[in-house]
Amino acid sequence: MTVARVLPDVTGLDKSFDYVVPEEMAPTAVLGAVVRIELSGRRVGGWIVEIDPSDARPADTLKPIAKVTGVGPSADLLALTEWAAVRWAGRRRHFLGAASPDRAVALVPASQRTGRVVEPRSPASTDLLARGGGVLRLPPSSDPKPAIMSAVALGPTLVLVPAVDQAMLIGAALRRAGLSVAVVPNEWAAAAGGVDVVIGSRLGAWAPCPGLAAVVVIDEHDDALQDEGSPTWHARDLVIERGRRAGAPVLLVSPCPTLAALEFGPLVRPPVERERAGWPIVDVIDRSDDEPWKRSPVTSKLIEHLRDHDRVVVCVTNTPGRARLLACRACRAITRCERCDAAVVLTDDERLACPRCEQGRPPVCLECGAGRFANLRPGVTRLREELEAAAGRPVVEVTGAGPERPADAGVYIGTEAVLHRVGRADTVAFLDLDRELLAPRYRAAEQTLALIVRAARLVGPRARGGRLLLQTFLPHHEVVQAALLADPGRIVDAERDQRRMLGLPPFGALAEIEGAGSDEFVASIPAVAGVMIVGATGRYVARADDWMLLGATINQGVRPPGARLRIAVDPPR
DNA sequence: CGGACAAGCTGA
DNA sequence: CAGCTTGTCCGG
Repeated sequence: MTVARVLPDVTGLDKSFDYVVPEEMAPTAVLGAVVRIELSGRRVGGWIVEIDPSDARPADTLKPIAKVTGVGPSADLLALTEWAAVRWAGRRRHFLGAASPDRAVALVPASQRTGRVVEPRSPASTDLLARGGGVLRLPPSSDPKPAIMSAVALGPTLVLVPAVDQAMLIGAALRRAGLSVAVVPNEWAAAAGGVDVVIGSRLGAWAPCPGLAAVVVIDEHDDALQDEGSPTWHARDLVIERGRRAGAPVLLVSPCPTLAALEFGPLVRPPVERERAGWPIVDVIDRSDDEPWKRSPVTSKLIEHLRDHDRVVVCVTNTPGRARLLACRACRAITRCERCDAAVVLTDDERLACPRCEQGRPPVCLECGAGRFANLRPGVTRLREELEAAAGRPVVEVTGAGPERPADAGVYIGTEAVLHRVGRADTVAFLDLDRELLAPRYRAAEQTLALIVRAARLVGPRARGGRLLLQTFLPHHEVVQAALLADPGRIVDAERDQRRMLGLPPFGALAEIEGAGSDEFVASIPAVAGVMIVGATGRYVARADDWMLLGATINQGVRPPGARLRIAVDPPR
């Protein structure tokens, strides 16, 4: 009699149970299989996480597995969920869900692998992959496909991109080149059967890829690769571990590689002139200059662009502290006061405050626990009118809550969401870059450069005549210089020294613990050498030298009943 | 998590 | 002491 240890898919129950495998289910009730079981009188889903465990109860005291629903994570991914649950101080169940198909897959189809080697490949990528992986720096306007094709020459390749539509686009192109491709999560089953390329967004890091020979992460710097909900796992860091375990080289591609990437492996970048050609022309507008418009972000240089009615101009502004109405980025719920239900505002120190009853709390969504918010009524309304007067043409306001495709216009203004919603531009102006540069987050420099890269893609390479206007009081800031000189490496040295000195990632491990119940939770974490937890009521920061020690320690905490904890390992903001 | 059951509170 | 609420434990 085979015994299967099953982890139920039930929140708040982090415990596994043993069941016998009925004879007829033996072929399908394998490691990782998605099953249904009877648990205290009700049918629940779960995963087989162990077969014939050595400490199993006697088979005659066990209930049988009720049903095998379908295929789940392979044995290697099953092991990886265990690692991830420590790395990001999360529940294993969360990752098992991520590594499972969203609809039941009863049967894995036959392999479609072609083993083809297609061109054009990138010699730099081929070289990096042969050296066991590393970082490839490509300017904002460049095609990532040759890097992928270099990887495919090694065998089945997993490709991650920040957004699903990008995955579909690149997937289609690779298919036209003659490769078999599975775009996940839609084509999970095909991926499990075996293809040349499995491609997807963040969740694709958990996709099946039998015979995994290489991993390519496109736009490694993009925050979309990290889950904003809890656990805050990062696809880049996950595939680095996955690749290491599989002996598959990992190639991280980005116009502005993060320090985390640069710590992972060697960097290869194109010759200076090639990289330069892939960046737009950057104008730095030094607002500390003495000009009559000094107090207004609508500078004379910007007005020149606004008045040129042949140019599509996108204005980016960020007004934290003046947000009137916020919605959760993850679940779209309007943020309200937990006491009096009034809409709460984001204060300058990144907390939520209720203007009615003065109640304050950490920036955590009460509905889903995510920590990022869309600005529904930023302070841009007045600015929009000012721009319209200066431009002499209509200006459209774009916010995170507005339509996916804003109305056609010649001038747009909005928070960083505007860079996601507008497809093309001739000028992108950052009205107040300093708000980004000086944001109280340890990754502010990297994140600002990432924002500039996104803008660079909207306007295209310098040969197309696209312009970026960076309005700043800090024209000598490394980020501004990096963009101006098309040399993202400029931010690295200073950043590395500072982070090393302060023990910040990737040179130290950092986690935030906040939300209702965090006081009790933190108190329940045993003292462990090398782990430090500091903070005050409702908001704590835990630090350690390495992630696994930090995660393992946090996971020893006991969640009090009714807690709404947010544990953010390597918090993105 | 959700059900079972035990212990505590209330009212006549 | 029935009838209800709240708390704690446990599931294979």
